[in-house]
Formats: sequence, structure tokens, C-alpha cells
Amino acid sequence: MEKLASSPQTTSDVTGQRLLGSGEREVIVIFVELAQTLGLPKSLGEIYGLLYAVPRPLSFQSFVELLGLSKGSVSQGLRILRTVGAVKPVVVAGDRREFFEPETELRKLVAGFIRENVQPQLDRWGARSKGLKADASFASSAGDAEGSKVLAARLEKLYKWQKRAAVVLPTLGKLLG
Amino acid sequence: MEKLASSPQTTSDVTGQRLLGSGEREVIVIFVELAQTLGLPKSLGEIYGLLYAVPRPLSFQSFVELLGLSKGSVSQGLRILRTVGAVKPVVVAGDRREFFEPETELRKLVAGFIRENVQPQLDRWGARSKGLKADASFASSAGDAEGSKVLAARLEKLYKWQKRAAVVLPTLGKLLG
DNA sequence: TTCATTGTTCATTTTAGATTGAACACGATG
DNA sequence: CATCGTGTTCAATCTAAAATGAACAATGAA
Repeated sequence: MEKLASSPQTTSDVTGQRLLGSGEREVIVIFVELAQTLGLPKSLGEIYGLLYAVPRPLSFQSFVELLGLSKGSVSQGLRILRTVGAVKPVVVAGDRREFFEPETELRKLVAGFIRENVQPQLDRWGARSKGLKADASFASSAGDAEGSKVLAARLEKLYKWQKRAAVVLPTLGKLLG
Repeated sequence: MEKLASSPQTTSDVTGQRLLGSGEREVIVIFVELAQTLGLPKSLGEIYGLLYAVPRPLSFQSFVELLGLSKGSVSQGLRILRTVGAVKPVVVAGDRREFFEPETELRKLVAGFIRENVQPQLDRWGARSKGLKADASFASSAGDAEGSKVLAARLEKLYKWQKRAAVVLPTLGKLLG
């Protein structure tokens, strides 16, 4: 983006990396690391990080130029960030392009992440562990009374973990925000 | 393992997969999925899952044979599980091999995961965001009073997120267990 | 209509990191 | 001693998922 390119500490570069000042890059690194520990693609962290580091709306094209990512990556990355609610579309008068701002309320960010990434997993977990409780004891413990008891207790525990997680995790955002 | 192989629902197989009954496989699937959403290697989920599904201590060799994993994977997998505290070594009288049992207290499992995987990340995050606060406003917002204010507020928020997370996450285990 | 701009889709390529397997260390056993 | 059983290490390989880039709408302007 021209506006950024005019800032003192930046110079032009084929990769686009040098268009960013060291402060912006540092913020981006934080979110890239965060994304990776959450099991999300690095590019998501770069996109959100850039948006977080720049205190005004950015266009789709900005991400491509400043981060040196392909249009495809930016398109997919923004789609995910939108569905998670980490990024909000903004309209800029007299410009047909889409602009974006970051959601900066931790509560909402966590809630979106849980809804999209954790809840589906919890649901499958619930279905599976429920089925297992019904199944009770299986092959490897057949004819072993003590083993069967231990196994039944473990399956019960597994089911309880899932139920507890389904209650606690969705409220995590409130604790953190 | 011979003991398992003697159970009704199991038959021999080159891959070792058919040595497990459907119940065991189902439990393993749960932990494999869990491992993957936590960003851990699938093999960790297989190893812990097998241990959880079988109500008695298992030897190193059992994992290789029943899961069809290489010795290398099992060795590394068990090492990680031990440092996290998800797996406990057990001595079996008259057998020089190592045996293992699963830790089944969710509180301890979560605590171990946080200590090994989350805390280091939080520490780096803390160092970085602290440095940024000091740096205050950087290039892209130079000469933009409003932008500088917004940016400063965001950096402050970033720092607070980290501090809050460092307090809340380590207690997560207590809420879940 | 034609051309330019913005953004999406998806088959291919690339890459990070998980897995393997062969070499090795260490004890126990004969 | 030699040999077997048990487990670790680490360079090489493999693979799942991320990133690319070219083709394709869709919208608007000339």
C-alpha cells in the first residue's frame, strides 16, 4: 500500500516483506506463533497480525502486497477469519474494494475459535464416548472381572470429561476477556 | 501381544491393526482426534488411546506390535507422554521390560499439557508484548495522532491478554477435573 | 460491448514436521 | 566372551496440510 510505503522505515521489495516496519513485523510474529500453537495456518496469524498492527482498515490487496502472500491464501485466510469473527468487513466510502478491521475483544475471539474449532470436536467426542459406555466391556477384558471393572470406570470417566469440557470451554472466553 | 491375540475378536495381521478389537480401536480414534485438535502427533493419540483402552500395564513392545508403529515413533511418543505426565512407568515383577499405565486424572493431564506446550508460548508472548509496549508507536502510524492512540491501546490490550492468560490457563485443569 | 479491477476456486506444488529404520548403547543371560 | 532382548537416537523419507497461481466469476467503467 502506498500509504504505508511512504512511512520512513520502509522500502520497496519484491517479496513485500520490507514494506513493513520492525514494529509491525514484531506484532505479526506474535500472532503467527499464536496461530501455530492453536494449530492454525501461519498465514492466518500473518493476516490478523498485520491488521492488528495497523490502526486503520486494510484492503484485500494490502495483505497480498505487504505480506507477500498469494491472492489465494489471502482469500482463504480472510474467509476463515470472518467465520471465526476475528475480522470485520468495513465499507470505505467511494471505494468498491472490501476493507477489514480486527475484532479486538478477546472474549469474542475465543468464543469464535471454540465455536468453529472445538465444539465440533466435542460433539464427535460425545457421540463416540456415549456409544462406548453402552458397549460396556469389550474383547481385551473378556473373562477378566477386575479388568472389566477398570475399563468400565475409564469409559465412564471419558464420558464425564466430555460433558465437563462442553460446559467449561464455551465459558472460557468470559474468564479470559 | 499374546494375551490380546488370544481374545475372541482378534486375529493376526502383518500390520498389527487387526490385533485390536473394535472397542479398543474406537477408544484410540477418540484420542487420535483429540491429539490432532491439540496439535499433537497422531501417534501420541494412538499410544495413549491404546493404553487407556486396555485395563492393565502395557510394554514398549506392545505398542509396536498392536499399533504397527516403528520403535522410533513409540520411543519418542512415550518420552513426550512421560514428560507431560500422561503416562506412568510401572515395574512388573520378574520382567525387565518397562511397562506403562495411563494417568487418568484430567486435572493432571491438562496441567501437564499446559506446562509443556502452553506456558513456554505464553512466556515468549509476554516478553515480546512487553517490548512492544515500550516501543510505543511505530512507523506506520507516525504523524497520525489518532492512529497512534489506537495502536497504543491495542498493544496495551495485547499485553493484558497475555497476563490474563498466564493466570487463567494454569487453573484450567481445576475447572475441568 | 470490451476492458480493467476485485476477489474466489481448486488442481498442483511446496513444505513442515511426523514417521521410519538402521546404527547404536546398555544389560542380562548363557 | 558372544548373543539376545530392550530401548534410544537421528538422518532420511514420507505425508498431510498449507501455499500457490492460473482460470474463472462478478461488477463496474469507458
